[in-house]
Amino acid sequence: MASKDTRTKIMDVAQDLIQRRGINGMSFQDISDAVVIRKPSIHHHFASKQDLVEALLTRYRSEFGLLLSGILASKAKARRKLQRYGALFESTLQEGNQDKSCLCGMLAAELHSLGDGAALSVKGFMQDNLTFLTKVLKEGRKDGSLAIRGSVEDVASMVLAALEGGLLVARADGGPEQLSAIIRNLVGFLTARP
Amino acid sequence: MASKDTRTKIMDVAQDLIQRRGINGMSFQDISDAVVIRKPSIHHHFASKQDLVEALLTRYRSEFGLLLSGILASKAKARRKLQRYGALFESTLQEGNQDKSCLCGMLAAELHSLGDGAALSVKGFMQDNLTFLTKVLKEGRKDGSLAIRGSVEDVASMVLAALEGGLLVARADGGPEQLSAIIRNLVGFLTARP
DNA sequence: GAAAAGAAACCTACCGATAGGTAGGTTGGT
DNA sequence: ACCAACCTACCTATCGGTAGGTTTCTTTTC
Repeated sequence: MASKDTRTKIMDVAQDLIQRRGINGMSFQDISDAVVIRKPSIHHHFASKQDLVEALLTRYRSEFGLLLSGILASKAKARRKLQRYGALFESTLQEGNQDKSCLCGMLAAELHSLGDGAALSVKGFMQDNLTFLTKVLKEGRKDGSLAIRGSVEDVASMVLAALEGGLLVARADGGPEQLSAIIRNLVGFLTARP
Repeated sequence: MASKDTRTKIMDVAQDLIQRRGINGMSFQDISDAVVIRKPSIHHHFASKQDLVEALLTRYRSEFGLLLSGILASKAKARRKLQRYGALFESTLQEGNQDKSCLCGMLAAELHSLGDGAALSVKGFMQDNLTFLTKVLKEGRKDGSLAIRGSVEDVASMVLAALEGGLLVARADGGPEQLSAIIRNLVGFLTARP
């Protein structure tokens, strides 16, 4: 129990650090300082850094998947679902010091430093999002709330890219407000005109 | 002369490494291996890693700025200019092993590991791009080749985000073809309908 | 025009700090 | 008695960076 708590604390701190600084900008020492535990004790919970990162990715994908399922299951129109999806990214950037990015966006940048398992998981996260977006866009075409031209899959890629990139750009330049503007515009362009 | 060559080699290798692995994934040892020079000799050309990164950013922004000016100066319609702009990002990903991202996109992710000068330069790069895009979008609204609703600045942010994010997503998932699809769609959505 | 002086470019040898990780012992609850 | 959780002590590799010497090419000076 206390063990599980510590394990969770380690994961929480590690995820926070990666979302801010990236994998190579986070060390076991940073974690141990924040959790108030000795550095080698981390190895009791995670054999290696790779293991920790993979555990992080598994949890992140699982939690994110639940959020996506929740949005999909709602009775709102597709356009509203798209907005709620965008709000997930907005809330990430609004946390704390407003310098957090998507865990998988961060790891996608540092893909080279990842083991095969973690790299596959990052790729899987992207595909999870594309699958979700494809469903929402198809829904929107059906319920008339969205106007999609061309391949639904390609538009899904564009939306995901704009959101992941939006986090990057907003973090470096215009802050949360810029990200909000990006999402507003994105939804605007996809909205069916009366 | 031989000195200038070495200095340029160091910069070329360092930029390549950062675009693939990020700042924290690149070391002076990596550079010295690739340039075939001893590690401390790098310090003869660049006093510190920060200095090297800042020199890289200055050169990158300058070169990129020339490309943008070239596109702006052309007589093509704005829609075509937008396509040529997108092609800049495509060509980055198509180089070598198809795992290179935008230098400033990479550094934006690792903003935490940057000194003040470098961080400002990354932010400046984003603003350079937004300024360019704003001009092109306004042109497009005038010459009738593009259809922009709402704030031109916000649409510019969206385009930049989609391209920077497109590099990230495509690198992790669908490769150069995915990035091309993203750009195709982006331009498509911004294209004025007859 | 040759010799001396200077500076740029690069070298070997090394530094302290930190990285991830290991070995093996102590503690405390079941 | 056991086992998970955590500790101290320590390991090797690598990080960015420094000190100081050697080579080589250019510039100055007689």
